[in-house]
Amino acid sequence: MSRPTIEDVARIAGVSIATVSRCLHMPDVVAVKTRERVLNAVRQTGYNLNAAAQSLRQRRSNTVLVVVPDIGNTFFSEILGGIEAEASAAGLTMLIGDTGRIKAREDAYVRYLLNGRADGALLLADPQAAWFDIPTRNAAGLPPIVAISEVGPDSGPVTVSINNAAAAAAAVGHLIAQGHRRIAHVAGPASNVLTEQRLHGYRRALHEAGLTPAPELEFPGDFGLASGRAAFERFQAMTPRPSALFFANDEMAMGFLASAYAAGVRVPRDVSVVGFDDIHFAQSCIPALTTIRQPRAEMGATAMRLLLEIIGGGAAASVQLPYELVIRDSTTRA
Amino acid sequence: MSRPTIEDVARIAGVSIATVSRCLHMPDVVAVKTRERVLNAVRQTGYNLNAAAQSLRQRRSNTVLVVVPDIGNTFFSEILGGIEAEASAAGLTMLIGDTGRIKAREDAYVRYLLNGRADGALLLADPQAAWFDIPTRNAAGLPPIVAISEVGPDSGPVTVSINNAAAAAAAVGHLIAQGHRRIAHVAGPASNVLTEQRLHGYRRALHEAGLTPAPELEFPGDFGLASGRAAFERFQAMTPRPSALFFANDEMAMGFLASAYAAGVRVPRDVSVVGFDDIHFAQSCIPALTTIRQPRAEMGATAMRLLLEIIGGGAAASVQLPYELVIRDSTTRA
DNA sequence: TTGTATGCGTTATCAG
DNA sequence: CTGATAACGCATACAA
Repeated sequence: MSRPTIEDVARIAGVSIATVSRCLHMPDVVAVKTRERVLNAVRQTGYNLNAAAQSLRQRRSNTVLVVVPDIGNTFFSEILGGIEAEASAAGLTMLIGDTGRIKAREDAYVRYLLNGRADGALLLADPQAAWFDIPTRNAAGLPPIVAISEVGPDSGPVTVSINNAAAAAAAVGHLIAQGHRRIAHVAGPASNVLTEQRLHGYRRALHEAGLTPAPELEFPGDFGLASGRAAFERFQAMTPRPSALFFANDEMAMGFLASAYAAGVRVPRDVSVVGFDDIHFAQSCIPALTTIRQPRAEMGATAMRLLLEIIGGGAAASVQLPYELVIRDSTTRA
Repeated sequence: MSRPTIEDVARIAGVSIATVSRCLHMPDVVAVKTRERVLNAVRQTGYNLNAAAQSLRQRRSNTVLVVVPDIGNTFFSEILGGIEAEASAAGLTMLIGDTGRIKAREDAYVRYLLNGRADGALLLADPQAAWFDIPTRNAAGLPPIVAISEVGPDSGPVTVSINNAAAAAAAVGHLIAQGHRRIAHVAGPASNVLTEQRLHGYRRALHEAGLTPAPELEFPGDFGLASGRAAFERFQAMTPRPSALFFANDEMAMGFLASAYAAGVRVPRDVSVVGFDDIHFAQSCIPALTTIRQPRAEMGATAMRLLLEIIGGGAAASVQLPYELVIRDSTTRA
């Protein structure tokens, strides 16, 4: 038994397929009596529209693809919430593709978009080269893309982000204002745009305070719990120790907190800690984490609006949204 | 300028569209020279297959839909990893739909599947009524579904899960073995299948140890951080206090830990804590959380395999996988 | 090894 | 208000 088609419905209702289609899309244009007959036939057959046929005919899929580098990173979920809200308001279905930062998977989603399965894409990561071939404008009839959060200075597409360097500088500035002078930075993975921008902000804040950035105060990291723990080992082996650390993200800060606690090093009494992102668990860290909050839902919503604008044939320019320094219990006067 | 079609490519290469199609799908059946001409034309035009047309013709989409109740819950990410691995090995693209536990959104994904945009679906939640209309078997040509993790006793579809009641009993059994007698349970949201099953296991373990479950030891919760904090308030107000708590998930346990720390109540010295799920951050809690680990990647992979089996026209039966009690630092002798 | 022709299930145009 | 009918872009059976 195969799927019922519009023709099956038409036959049973005793009308033409055109009428069935109209019943489904412009009900008020068809006579009440006919409509009823048709809808009954629909129920009776268990008919469902064939999306492939519809897409082929209408030349659009009513779908947006959201490409995420790592779905396990809680940072993304609120962004997704913002996107979903706007998308469904516009009658689009939001689908998520998880690349796991693996090139082959990323390519699969590029192809997905190129094949016309989505009307546009939102990238929650710095777009790899593969995406760059896709023009921002509707030129060549290709689906447009908008990038969120991790964007370089000259990313091709329209982007939505915060000023990462300024935010990092604000975080470090907070530590400096509290009297800290020996401040370390645990960076993100090399070659990541965010890593660069936040490192840059860290250095700038030191400079502006008349402090000299020292290589030994710049710890390597990869945004994972483990590199936070590694940072603690390195911290503990130093003399003199930094009196504060600024982490390029919250997860690493959490790894540090766990190791510090286990080793009897108290935060913030012995050392102050600042994270970045304000992920869900930042509020329930021990101690609650001082961090930079990005307006995640708003970023997602804004990006989706820009994408819709472009899909609709309009133009759209990149947007930078405000961040916020959230002061909790992990920082204190030096 | 519209998307180039297979016809454009054919014209430029000076061949028929059939040959172009063959070049793309069965390259070795076409003469090397012709193939080269065609591939050049493809590059020159920037041609991409139209997925809608292909789907329509082939009657399948090469896509699996994974429906998640809450993408922000880190519990799901590893499951997704397991699914993705199997899916891409089978040449399918995995797409994620996030319902946010909202009915309208869930319906949207049901429709998505019914419309033939995916060849099958994996549900990471107890299927709502809407899904039940979809037969497990390929009857009526409807895409099959497999449910993971949150499944009731008589869920219609094929399922993959652990024995939640037994796992909960094991967790509580561990506390009992350590000499705890007054053990509280913080439950999940009402009407959730997991809530029921874990509560049931908790009670059973008490019974088996000759202890009597008491209503005042069964705290309400909703799987969120806040209800963990609320549980602490309730805990602190009790006399006598429980000497241990078993939480229906890790996130609530983490909320409790944060509140306890802030109030100077030490874990596990003053009270033992056990969670459920072994989410990513459980290892970096303070103290590291004793919990139940579900074989998440394996669950995802297994479910995907079952789904492929069913899509392929085969039969498949539900599977129950082993769990593991992970003992860390949040529990100790009473 | 290549070309021709048919149909996949819809929507939209145009008559009636 | 309703019905015929022509695309939409591709894969494949059949011919050559």
